[in-house]
Amino acid sequence: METPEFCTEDGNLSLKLFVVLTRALQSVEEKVMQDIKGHGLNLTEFAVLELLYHKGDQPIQKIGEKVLLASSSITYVVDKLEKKGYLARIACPNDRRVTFASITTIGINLMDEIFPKHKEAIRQIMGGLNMEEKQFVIEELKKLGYYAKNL
Amino acid sequence: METPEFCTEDGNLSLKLFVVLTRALQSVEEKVMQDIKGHGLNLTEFAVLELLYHKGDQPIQKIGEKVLLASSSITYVVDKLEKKGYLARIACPNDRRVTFASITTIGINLMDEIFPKHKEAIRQIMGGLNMEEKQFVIEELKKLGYYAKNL
DNA sequence: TATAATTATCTCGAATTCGAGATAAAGGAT
DNA sequence: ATCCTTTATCTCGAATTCGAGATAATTATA
Repeated sequence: METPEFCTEDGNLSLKLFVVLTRALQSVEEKVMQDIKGHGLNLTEFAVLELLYHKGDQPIQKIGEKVLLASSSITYVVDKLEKKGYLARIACPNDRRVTFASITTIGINLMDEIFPKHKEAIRQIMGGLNMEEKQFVIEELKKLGYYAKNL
Repeated sequence: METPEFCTEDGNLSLKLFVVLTRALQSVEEKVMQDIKGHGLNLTEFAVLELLYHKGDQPIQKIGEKVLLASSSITYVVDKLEKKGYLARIACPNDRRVTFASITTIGINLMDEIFPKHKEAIRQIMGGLNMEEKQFVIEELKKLGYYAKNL
């Protein structure tokens, strides 16, 4: 099975893309984490709290689907946010298998305070590209991710 | 401190870029991991072994710098690769603080077999973009990552 | 030379994630 | 009504990563 020349080129380019993609996210994520850690949360906790803040109460399982975590991991994260007082578990009256996670007033107050800062922090972290470039990269990454996911 | 309108736009775009970047890498990484897991390694182990395979023996600390892992994590990964017989620790004769990690013949044989397959797998995973697009995204991600890292 | 600062590696415990399996409730089919 | 399948959550143990601190060797400084 011979590999044509253009495939080798494409292979090298793809390899490079994988490395660059990994490195770029690593750099970005580190800065984002610094921002969030300063508010006593980690990236996962923030993602869950942000989901409840913007989308309202969610069955625990739905959270897992949205933030791409296994159900066992969600239990862990929700436990931690509950202990910190930022969310509460609320039993579903219709379906007793289901537990809703619901952001508390304290949680809302926290997000009211930190979300605008978070958004601004990300805007600065992403400062390496102008708006047009961001728009373009977003489209390209969507294509890339969509294709890879459905392989 | 008022935030001008265009900054809000930029903020939303940046937020979206962060989400899309994260999702794209997640999709890609999952497929890459599937490929590598099939050969009895995980992503980190593969990265370390690949470094030694292509760049030769490395002081253990250098490995950490290259693959972006803490020294304690490197100890763990090197331990595992050593147990599997793919690398050996070799004391540095000049500086007795230093230990080199060196890929064994068995490790080389493994990489000879799986690296071409790995490269082809990544080429397929990255099939959502053509070569021109890949080249462009690489440049943009480099800018993005470089800027973020040096904030 | 003796001391201090630096460097490389390792040990240990905590945090985070996952997968497998347990439990319990709902829904569907006979 | 009973049994089977599906669904939602949780428990548990393993894997992986990190940070703090230990150890030991090297280098710089007084």
